[in-house]
Amino acid sequence: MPELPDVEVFRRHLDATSLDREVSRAEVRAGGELLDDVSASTFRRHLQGHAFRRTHRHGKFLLSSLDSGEWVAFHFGMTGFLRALGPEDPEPDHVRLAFHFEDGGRLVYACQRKLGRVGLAEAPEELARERGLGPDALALDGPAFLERLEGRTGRVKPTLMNQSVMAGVGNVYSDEALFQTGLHPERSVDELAEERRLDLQGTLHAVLETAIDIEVTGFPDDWLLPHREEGAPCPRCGGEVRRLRVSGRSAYVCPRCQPA
DNA sequence: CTCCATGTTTAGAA
DNA sequence: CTTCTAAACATGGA
Repeated sequence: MPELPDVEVFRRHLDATSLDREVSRAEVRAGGELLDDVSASTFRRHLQGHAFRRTHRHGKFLLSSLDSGEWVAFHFGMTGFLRALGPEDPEPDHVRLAFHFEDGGRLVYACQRKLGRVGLAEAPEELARERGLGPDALALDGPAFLERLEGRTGRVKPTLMNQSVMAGVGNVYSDEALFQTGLHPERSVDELAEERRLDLQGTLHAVLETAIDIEVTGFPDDWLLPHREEGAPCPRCGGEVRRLRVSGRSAYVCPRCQPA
């Protein structure tokens, strides 16, 4: 479920399990659709005999430096995830990459739908520049958030999800932040007063932090997320949750808590 | 069979 | 230039 909080949880998992262990073999099981701008042999050559050194996250990208000097950049599409396995652990379905360690354990990258991409990068800043990513959403404080929204005229939900405005917010967490701020997703950014924008920033920040703290499981029952379904009762007012189409995606709202 | 799903990219319209 | 829409990409679950 990879938006910013999910990717941050993957990053911590990689840190806790896979740093400074020599990759004895890098297995590329997928065809050309997975590796981004790098051949399987080049990718293997940069990984094999090397180790993950330190990780960084920018938006929905997870990067790790290697002692070969390169960085690996993981993007998870809609269904990707990373998991470290012990020698005896069963493998999940749809494994596309496996980084084998000498003790028989391995770090696997799995992706059911083939929308994820993995590649090499010079550095995190370089990747962000190439991809045109805005600052990481969690790195924005109030004034920086205002600066990113300055002059924008689009609707608030697509703006939050625009990776060049800020990186990391997707469909689910934009819905959650807007719900908790009491903002309708189709409100135009330019009609929001400064206090409203700051409120949104504070709420978004808290939502992302909380989701990471609970490792994206067991969400508070007064959040929209566990009730993100057409006709479900709103956890705050008891009204009915509705599904709208906003920029081609489903947006869930409580019309009473989030007036248009 | 139909519709839906946490993402990105592209083309074209306004 | 910005913004919006639709379609495409792959696959599986309801």
